[in-house]
Amino acid sequence: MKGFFIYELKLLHLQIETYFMYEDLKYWYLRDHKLFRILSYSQIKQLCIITGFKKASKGEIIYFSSSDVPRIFLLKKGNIKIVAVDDDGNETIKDIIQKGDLFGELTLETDNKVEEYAKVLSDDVSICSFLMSDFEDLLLRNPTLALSYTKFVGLKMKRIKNNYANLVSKDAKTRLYQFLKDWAEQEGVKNGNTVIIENYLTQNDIAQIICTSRQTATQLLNEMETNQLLDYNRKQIIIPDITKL
Amino acid sequence: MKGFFIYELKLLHLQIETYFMYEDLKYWYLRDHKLFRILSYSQIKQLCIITGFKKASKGEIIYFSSSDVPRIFLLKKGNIKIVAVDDDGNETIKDIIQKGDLFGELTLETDNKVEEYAKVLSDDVSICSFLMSDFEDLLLRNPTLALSYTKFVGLKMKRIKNNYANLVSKDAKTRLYQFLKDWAEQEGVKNGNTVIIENYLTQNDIAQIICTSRQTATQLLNEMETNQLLDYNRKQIIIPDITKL
DNA sequence: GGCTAAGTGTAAATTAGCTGACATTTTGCT
DNA sequence: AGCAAAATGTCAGCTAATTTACACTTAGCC
Repeated sequence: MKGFFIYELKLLHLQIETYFMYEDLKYWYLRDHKLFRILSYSQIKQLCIITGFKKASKGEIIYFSSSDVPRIFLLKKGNIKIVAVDDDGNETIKDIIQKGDLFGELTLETDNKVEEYAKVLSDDVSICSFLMSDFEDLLLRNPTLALSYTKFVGLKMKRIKNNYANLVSKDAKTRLYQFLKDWAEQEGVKNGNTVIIENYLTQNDIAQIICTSRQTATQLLNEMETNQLLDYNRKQIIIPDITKL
Repeated sequence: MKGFFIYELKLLHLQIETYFMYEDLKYWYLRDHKLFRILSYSQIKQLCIITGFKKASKGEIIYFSSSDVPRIFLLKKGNIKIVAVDDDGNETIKDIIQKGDLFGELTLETDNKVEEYAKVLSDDVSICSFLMSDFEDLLLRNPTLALSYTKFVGLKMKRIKNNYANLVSKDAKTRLYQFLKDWAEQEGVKNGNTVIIENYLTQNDIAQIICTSRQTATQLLNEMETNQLLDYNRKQIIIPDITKL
């Protein structure tokens, strides 16, 4: 009942935002991303780069297919996963996008051969998007932003390389531990050594992220639970002592 | 004997280059990289971005450690591999750098925690380098270059992601086939469907690249040889019909 | 030319982790 | 409340690939 009340409040809040300060909202939504902090209000507004704003709720699938004009997206709220379907029909989790992350064709190259979609994991998400071409113009006019953006893309690359290295040299257990540590680091609420993570992933999702089968992930998670390293349920994950992972 | 003669000639050639047109050489070495084509002679010269030029021969190990000022490198000639040593002392091949490739801290972020070195694979290599800070300045002054560079980094990322996907979903055999196809594509000399690749890698190198054990790689290569898909030796790899891979 | 080290060939034992095949639990929905 | 679907738990059998272990071959060097 309490949850429902809050939901109503949020809705109300959104309506106010939408109807009374939509222009400003656009602005702030980009503005509070670290990449765009160096830009002035007028720069963002003037360039008019926000051309889309979308809300969606849990389980929804969002296609950002290549048939459309190429876009870059910014996840303002919630969590989504990017899933790729390969030729054999296998689904792979390409990425987990969290609040504040940019996603889409970050390389600024349109490539239409990959079949990808996004699936909403949290209760609801809001996404804003802008045209890749507009963004390119903006980068051309703001070398500092271009440099930041390059570093940003580079950081993403470094993360991927890191995962890659883990995948090669470490076993499933180590990968799970590493994943949990990373997750805790990024989103966990710390209280001393105890960390609580809001769990919007299924065990299957986790399995896919650390590149193992669902069964193996389940086994490992249960093993951790019996060793009291973890308290897992569908809503949250409690790690009593993060240093023990 | 013929090889030696050519080597002498090359040396002579280098000396001429070095003593009579070193400034121009610097220029051209960067100039003929696709990234830098948009820049004028004066831009490259004026910015004075080449601050290093180095030659090395087979087997040599080049450290580009973080103790030094951060640099970006351009491999002008030959092939090298980038090897990372992790905490457990395991060596992993991070990258194979081919003629014309940029390498080093492409993300423009100095990160000193990783222990990496480069090992020369081909008979000899020449490498030029410039300071990361100079490069950043250049990017700031040339938004078009910055954009190209971002796309370039993005492309690298995409390749890595692709490898990652292969590693996850395909078995060692498929990965080897894919690797050979890629290699042939990049460096092979085609003659109809026959491709000849100059082989500067050991089977151990190949194994590491496709993330398997040396023994498995050997077995697979021999299997391919008995199936007449391949003719492997230490100097070159002949693929009689690339379409059959 | 002969020695050493690096690279290659081969095979058996072992194993991590996948597959498939279920039972059980939880969630969302009408 | 009751049902279907999704998520989780568990286990036996199987398989690809690693490990270990050793023989052989080639390349580089004094």
